[in-house]
Formats: sequence, C-alpha cells, structure tokens
Amino acid sequence: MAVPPVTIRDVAKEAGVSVATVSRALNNRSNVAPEVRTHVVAIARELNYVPHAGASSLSSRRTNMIGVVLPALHGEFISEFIRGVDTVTRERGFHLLISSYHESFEDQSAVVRNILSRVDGVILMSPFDEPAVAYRELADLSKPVVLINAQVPVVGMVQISVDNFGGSVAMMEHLQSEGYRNIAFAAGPANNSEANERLRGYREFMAMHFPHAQLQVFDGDFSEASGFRVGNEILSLNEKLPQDQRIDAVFCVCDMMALGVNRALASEGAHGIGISGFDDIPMAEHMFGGLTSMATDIFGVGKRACEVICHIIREGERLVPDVTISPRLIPRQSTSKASKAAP
Amino acid sequence: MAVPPVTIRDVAKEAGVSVATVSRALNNRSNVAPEVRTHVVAIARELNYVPHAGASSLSSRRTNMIGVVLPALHGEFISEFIRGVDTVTRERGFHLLISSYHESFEDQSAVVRNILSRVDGVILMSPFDEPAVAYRELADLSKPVVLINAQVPVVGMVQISVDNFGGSVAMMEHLQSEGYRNIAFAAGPANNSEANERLRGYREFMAMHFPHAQLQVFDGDFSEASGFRVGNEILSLNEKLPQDQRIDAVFCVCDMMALGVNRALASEGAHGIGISGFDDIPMAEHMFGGLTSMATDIFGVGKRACEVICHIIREGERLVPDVTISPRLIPRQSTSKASKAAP
DNA sequence: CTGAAAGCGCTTACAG
DNA sequence: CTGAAAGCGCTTACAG
Repeated sequence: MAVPPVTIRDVAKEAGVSVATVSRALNNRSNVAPEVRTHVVAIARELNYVPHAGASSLSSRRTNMIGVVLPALHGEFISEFIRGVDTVTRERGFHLLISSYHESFEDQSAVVRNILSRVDGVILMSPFDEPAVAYRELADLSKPVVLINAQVPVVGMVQISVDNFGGSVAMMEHLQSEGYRNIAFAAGPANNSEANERLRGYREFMAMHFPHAQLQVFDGDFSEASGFRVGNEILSLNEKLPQDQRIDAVFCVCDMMALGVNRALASEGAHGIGISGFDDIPMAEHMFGGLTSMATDIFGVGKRACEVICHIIREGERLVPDVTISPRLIPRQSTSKASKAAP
Repeated sequence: MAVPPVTIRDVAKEAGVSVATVSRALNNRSNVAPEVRTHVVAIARELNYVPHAGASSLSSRRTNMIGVVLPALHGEFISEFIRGVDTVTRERGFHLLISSYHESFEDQSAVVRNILSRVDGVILMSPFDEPAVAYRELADLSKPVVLINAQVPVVGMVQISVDNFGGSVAMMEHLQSEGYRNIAFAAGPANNSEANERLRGYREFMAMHFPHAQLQVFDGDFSEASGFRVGNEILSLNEKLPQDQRIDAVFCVCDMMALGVNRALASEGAHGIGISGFDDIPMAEHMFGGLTSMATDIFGVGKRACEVICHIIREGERLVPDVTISPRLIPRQSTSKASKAAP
C-alpha cells in the first residue's frame, strides 16, 4: 500500500538509458533501437512499472478515455449499449468513463462539462426532445461529442440515431397487413424524443391510410404500470364504441408498456386485440407467447458510436457523416390474427 | 476546438490573486477569505475554466475515479449493479471508470493493473472460482480493491458477497415445504463461484433432508438454451423412472435457465413440475405466470461496494468488515403445488 | 489568510 | 537512434 510507486526514472536508471528512451520504447515509437526497446520493456515489467496516467495526459494532452453520458435508463437497453461501446474501446486501447442517471437536459450538459477534462471525447445519449440550439453549447466544446438518438440535426456534432419514425411506420404497415384497422397508440413521455418520433410515425401512417379514423393516443411513460392503465382505458372505451369502431390493435411505444397493456386485456379473457411493442428487449420473445416488436440493435449503435468517436480523436477529423440505423421488425404471435382468433 | 484551454494561471491573473489561492478557493479549502473565494469562483465560471484532471491527479495523487471491473455479464444484472455504484459515486464526487467483458481470471487481473493508475480504488466483480491465493497479487496492489461475489475469503481485501449458499438452502426449504420431494438441480458453469455455492446449498440440503435420495444434477451454463436441454433430459429421465421417484421440481441456478426448462416441460402440456430460479431478474415476475426466485438486490450490492471503497479511499482505512447480503425468497406460482394441480 | 516556489511523472521538440 | 531539458497544469508544504 505505502510502497513508493516506481516511476519512469527508476526504469531508466535500471535500464541504463534516458527517460526519453523509456517513454519512446514503452509507447511504441518508431525511433528506438529494437534491442533497446526489448530491454526496456523487460526492465519495466520486472519493476512492475505502471505509467502515471495523469502525468501522461498532462504532457501528451491525451487521456485515452472516452466518456459515455447516459440518461436515466434502466435495464437491458443500457447494458447492451455499454457493451457495444466497451467492445470497441478495448480493442482500440481506450478506457471508458461512464456517467449515468441524469434527470434533466441541464443536468446532462453539466455532466458533459464535468467530465470533459478527463476524456478525449464523449458519447452522449440524449433522450430529451430539445431543439438543436440547446445542443450548440456542447458542439462548441473543446472535445468532440457524438450524439445518440437526439432526433434533431445539430451542426458540428456527429449523430448516430435509430430511425424511430421509419420503424414506427414499418410497424404500422405490419399491423395493417395483418388486418388490423382500428389501431391505438400507447405513447411515452412527452419530452422523450424517441417516443415522439414513434408517435409521429403512427400519426402520419394513420393520416395516410385511415384518413377518417379517429386517432386513439393514450398517454404513458414507458412503464409497465402505465401500460396497464392504458389497457384498462381501452377496455372501457371499447365497451362504449360500436362494434366496427372498437380498437382491435394497440401499438405500444415500448415493450414494457406492451406487457402492461396485455396484463389489463388478458384479465378479460381471450381479447383478440393485437399488441405490438418497440425495442425488442430480450423479454419480448417470452412475453405472452411472443410479442411483436422492432429490434433496434442497441449494441450495434454503441459500437458504431465508439468507432466514430475514436476515429475523430485519432484522425482529428470532425467531418464524419451521421449514421442512421434502421430497426428491424420481429413479428411474433401477439399480432398474428390467425392465432388470436383460434381460442 | 482549437481554442487554447484556460488554465489556473489565467484565472489567477484575471482575479488578481496567486494560483495557489485559486486552487484553494476552487477546492473548498478552509484557508481562503470568503470574499476572495466568491470572487475567484465567479471569475473561474466567467472564463469557463475547467481544471485539468491529469495535472490535478499528478500533484494531489488522487484521481477521484473509482474503477469497476466486471465479468462478461449480460443484461439487467450488470446495469443494476452499475446503477448502484453510480448512485454513490455521484453523491460523493467521484467518477466511474468501467471495464467489462473479461474472459479469464488472468485477463481480469491484467485489466485491474491496467486501470490502476487511473483510479483511487477498484471494485472487482469476480465470478471465477479461484482459490484465495490467486487474489493475493491484487490484494497487494497500491490501491484498495473491493471484491464482489468471490465466495472465498482473501486477506487484505474487503469483500461484499451475496450469500448464495444460504439463499440456495432457503430455496430448498421452500420447495420442501411446498411438498416437493424429488428435486433436481440445473447447474451453472463449473468455474463460476456463485453457481457452485448454489449447487453446494442444494447438495447439503439434500444430504440433510433426503439422505437416501439420488441427487439429480444437470449441467448448464446460465443460458436459456442450456435450460431447455436440461428440461428435455428431465422429461426423458422421468419416463424411465418409477412413479414415486420421478423428478417433481427443478431448482435452477438462475432465472434464464428456468425459462428454458419451462419451455421444454411446457411442450408436454401441464407438467405439474415445480420450477424455481435465482436472481429474480425483472423478467421473472412475468415468466410463465410468475417464477419463484431469490432476489439478490444487486443494486444494493453495487451501492454498498461503492460506499466501502469510497470510505477506504477517503479515510485511508483498510480495516473494513466484509459484508454479506442475504437474498430474499420471492415465491410465485411456478412452485405452488395448488395452482399446478388445478388445470 | 496569502504567495513564491518546488515538484508531481510524464512527453516532446531540439540538438546531436 | 539517443539524451538533456523544458514544460504540461496543477497542489502543497513553507514562510510570512
């Protein structure tokens, strides 16, 4: 514990060379004689030398760290994202500084500034539905920032986004092709940009294909409990509606809400109402016989984001094209009219 | 991007004080006149000053970072743990360096050394079933290490562990009290210490309460697929067994395997075999009507681990008692004989 | 309560 | 290919 740490000077002395040579040897610079390098590396290992990262970053102006700033997300989603980032980070010799759990957009910006001196760049997952101008300040920072899922273009920042709007439309097409006509939407938090894009997909599809239908949007907040409430609202609404106007499918903004919707509907026996979700969390496959969902490959998004930020850092190049990832429909039993009708 | 960063000297000059005073004011040292502090803080904010973390750690010998080294874990488990750590980290002004995805024990040790100069201490979650001696080297490092779930005492390292053995015994008691007699165990990876402790609980309970019963241990690897295989093995075994020796309950080492076991058994219709898991992942509640499980409060473990390491760092004290967390039985329908018999 | 100065452990032009 | 030296931006005894 209280051992005086071994420094580059100790290694230099022991190896009989200058500290400059040790530094070059250990950092794989080309201008070192091969035998010298081998010798220095051996001595360093023997002395159990660990370079002081702070000192190194002070003189090299590089921290070899990537910052990841995440919102208050729970579960599989966040861990898959981190896993994706981590994969790249390891293979490129960077370390990961993670900061999660932020309540507001301001809070989030503060966190980004706060970690700025510790990292070479940051990956910011921002679910807030803020105008582009709100991001300007972050785009002007001294380190590159890659923005995930902001759903709004920001000059000076590379963006990686899931095409939530497109995925939403694709889900609607699926529901329509399965024969559903009176489709309701179980919405997410009002200030969440992803939720809003999905809602927009629903609205635009309905306007296009069912121009005379009454839109049925139910408020929710991503939680299973809010889905349960929506389910019950739908049940009581359907009682009042004439047969041909009753809701026959619920497109849920995320899988957890679909779980809640189903819990409410299932209590009424075989309801025959189609249910779909979004995100394709691992649970989806096992939810009431299989929940139809849209897979967003969040692991891939994490990888991509990290590749981009590493590239910007290493090449000093900021003109990297944005990336949009298309989600993939995973049809399962929950929207299959055939199996619904059966029992 | 290419703006010269503002340093402590710029702030000092602008505020008309020495850099020493700026440093003291910004670090909340007591020996600064209140008005001076206020003034310095104002100037710093005005200049958008961000202290260089590397320089700071070089002279103060503190990084204000906690390292978290995680095994190749997927899912909710890891994110809950990180969330627990992050909660404490934020409230105490530390940052989080996370390194996940490590294949072997050696790999893991290398990672710990690798991040050592960047952190003030590390939280190491080690699922490997290694002898205490293997950890010695890590206990001798220059920074404190808190060990999670190693299931073996290591001198010089504080440990936070889930009582997997006790939880396993408690689960067996539950199964016995529900009336199950021929209980099988679906095991996890052979080199996983947590899995082995749970298996040990099963073995010892059986030896104590059913000394003449034949132990039925089926190999698995935590995955749903391996659970499915186990389920099928049980089905074919039961066909050969006389009525009174047939397996009537399967205690699975984790919830995902329980999911697979059920998938196999369910294909044979109402099987009447009790199934229980371990970990109580969020999905458990929704798995085939409710899976009986043991909740391990991994969020709490993360919090506790971080509190301990922060304490050691701040107080310089290494004699912190180990912490053992008792899991909690969550009985659900999957082990309820009454509801099993019903259909 | 404040400042001048040393020093933390590296990296990197610069000169050879 | 190598070394001497400057300097990165802080913190912290030390002296006052």
